[in-house]
Amino acid sequence: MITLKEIAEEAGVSLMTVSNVVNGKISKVSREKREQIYKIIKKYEYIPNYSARSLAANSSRIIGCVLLGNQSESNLLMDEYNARFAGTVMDYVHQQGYYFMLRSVSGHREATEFLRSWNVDGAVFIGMSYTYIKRLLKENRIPLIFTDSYTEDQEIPNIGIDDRKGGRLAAECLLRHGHRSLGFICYATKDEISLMHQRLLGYRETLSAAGLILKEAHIHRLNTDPARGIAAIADAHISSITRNDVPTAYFTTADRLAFSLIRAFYERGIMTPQDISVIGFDNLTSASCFIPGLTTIAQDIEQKAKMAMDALFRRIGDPAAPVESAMLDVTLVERESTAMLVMDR
Amino acid sequence: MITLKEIAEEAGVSLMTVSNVVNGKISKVSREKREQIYKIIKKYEYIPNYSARSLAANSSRIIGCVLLGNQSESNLLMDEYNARFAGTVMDYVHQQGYYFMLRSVSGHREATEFLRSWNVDGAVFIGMSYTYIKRLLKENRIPLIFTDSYTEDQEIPNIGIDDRKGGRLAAECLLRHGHRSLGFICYATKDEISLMHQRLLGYRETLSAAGLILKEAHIHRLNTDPARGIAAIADAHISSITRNDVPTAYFTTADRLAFSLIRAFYERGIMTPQDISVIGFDNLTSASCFIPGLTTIAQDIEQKAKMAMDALFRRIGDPAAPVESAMLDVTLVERESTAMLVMDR
DNA sequence: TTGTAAGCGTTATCAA
DNA sequence: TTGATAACGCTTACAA
Repeated sequence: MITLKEIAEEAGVSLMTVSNVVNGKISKVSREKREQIYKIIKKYEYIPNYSARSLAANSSRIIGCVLLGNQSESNLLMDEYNARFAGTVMDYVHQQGYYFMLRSVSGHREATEFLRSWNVDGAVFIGMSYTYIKRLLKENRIPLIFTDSYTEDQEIPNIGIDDRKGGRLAAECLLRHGHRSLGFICYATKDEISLMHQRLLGYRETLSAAGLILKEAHIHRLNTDPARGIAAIADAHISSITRNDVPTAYFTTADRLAFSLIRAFYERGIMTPQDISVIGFDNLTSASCFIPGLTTIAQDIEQKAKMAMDALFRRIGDPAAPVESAMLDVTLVERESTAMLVMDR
Repeated sequence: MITLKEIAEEAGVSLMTVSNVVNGKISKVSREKREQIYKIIKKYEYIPNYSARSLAANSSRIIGCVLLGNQSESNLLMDEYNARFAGTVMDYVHQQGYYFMLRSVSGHREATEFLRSWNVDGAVFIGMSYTYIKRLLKENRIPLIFTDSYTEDQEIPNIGIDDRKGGRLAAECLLRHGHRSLGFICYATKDEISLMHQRLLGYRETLSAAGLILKEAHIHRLNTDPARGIAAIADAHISSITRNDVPTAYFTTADRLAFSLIRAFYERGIMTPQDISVIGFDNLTSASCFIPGLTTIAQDIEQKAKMAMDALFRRIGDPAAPVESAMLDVTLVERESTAMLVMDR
């Protein structure tokens, strides 16, 4: 493990000359010394010590990617959304010559501790709540960027999507297909203002505008075990079917919920889309190969990650750069899981 | 950003006393000084600088997770296998009080550079080829653990699964269902010895034992664009159907290929399992909610990751510990995508 | 263009 | 039990 000092000795130059060569500051070194040093570097396969650099330069070239985990949940990367987002960030970071640390935390203290102990140069967050964000911004003086967070505060750098429009598009699609009794399924969240609420808001307001109301009994918030929750919904659906007070279509705020729901119905003899229509959210890779193809609200996860990183690196490059936020569009992708309502009961 | 030195000054003790308190070496510090120092640490929310520690102690507490990427491919975490493996490793590492760096590389040089520049304490690799592994072990003196690598060399620490048995189980299942003309679909690999070959080997030898041969024309190795490759296979299948020389069942070495294949057949009017049987590999989360439920060779990704980390940390804890390898079992999970062959043509 | 010196925040070592 | 001192490998700032 050769060091700058040793290279300097072998080359008969000062350590700084070598340092400049290593860091590509060629304007500061004469051609001949440069070439000579290159040779020695090559010969010994010199690799810089980044801890030392981080310490001396007060910049680590590490980008942190922080996921908020509800402790109970294990393996946040099991979620395709998180995995694709993190994977895109990793590639981006790496391409910029930075390093990528991934971390799941259960709160803002843990996140701050992580960022500070490694002297991280910037960080991107997935799914932080407003209170955490405020604290994180107060506790850290480095560029931070948040995603999918809802706040009233304009000063918070956030890259999100138009969740409300997503809810609207879903409702419009179902209304267009003649459905009048609709259901809504989402993961439970603790936050008052969250993307789930926005989606619900858009969904509900579109129904209202059509003179329909979304019944409280048709709104399901899934807690600990989504699979069990979905099964319960399907069971309840069946047992209510005779009462004629049952949705003919469901909007779920995640494709995975939609897959489970369609499957649960299938196992109970209810076919999608003949008997029930289902819309998902995200447009995951499997949405198109699922049978039936899943109608869903599509968002561009990779683009979101890239935009977040663009904004982050702009601020890393220029700390005086303004705080940036963006709201990306969502679109309806109609496949086969939604169909015209047939009145045959 | 308070430092040990500043805390020492405020407490009127030496820097080393504070350091010992921070590192829990309480046997070296008197109770009263300890308590006093704790207070100051709390008051200023002291957070250790890990770059400095890494430099001084020559141990970074970083664990690297290295993915081999075929440069062209982007976002390796899109693959559920990689994501789940990496996610499990992340949780494990974190639980041990270590930090997690994730990195995709295109070769051993890049990997070594990464490991050395951060002075990584240990690393786990996904999908390295034999030649890379040999070089990595030569170039790095830290504990490394490989997964799913095939080598003749016993000295290589590898955690894998019984891929050959996987192939055998798939073949047996299809034979049991009366199929006599079988197909095989996998991703192309450059390596001579790889898990794909093992699966093919187990598959083929089981057919041979039953007096059947796996025709070369029925073996498909997918290159750049799997989706397109799958479509081509389905098209070819259809156009060969009249010649009566077409598989009645396919074994694909990845669930995602199986999903695509089933979908491609579906779009062409060929139904699974009525017209064709399909077996996948991995037992991804969506295998059970797909319609039809996917018959597949199941492996325990999380367990594999945990075993790899157990072995890694044993060697980090004791560098003299022996090199460990393991081969985990696989099982057949029969769902709905395989059925008895019906002779109606 | 090159070199010198100080310092980044920590740990290891040894002496008190 | 405590403390002084020398590293660790590098960058910044400045002098030559």
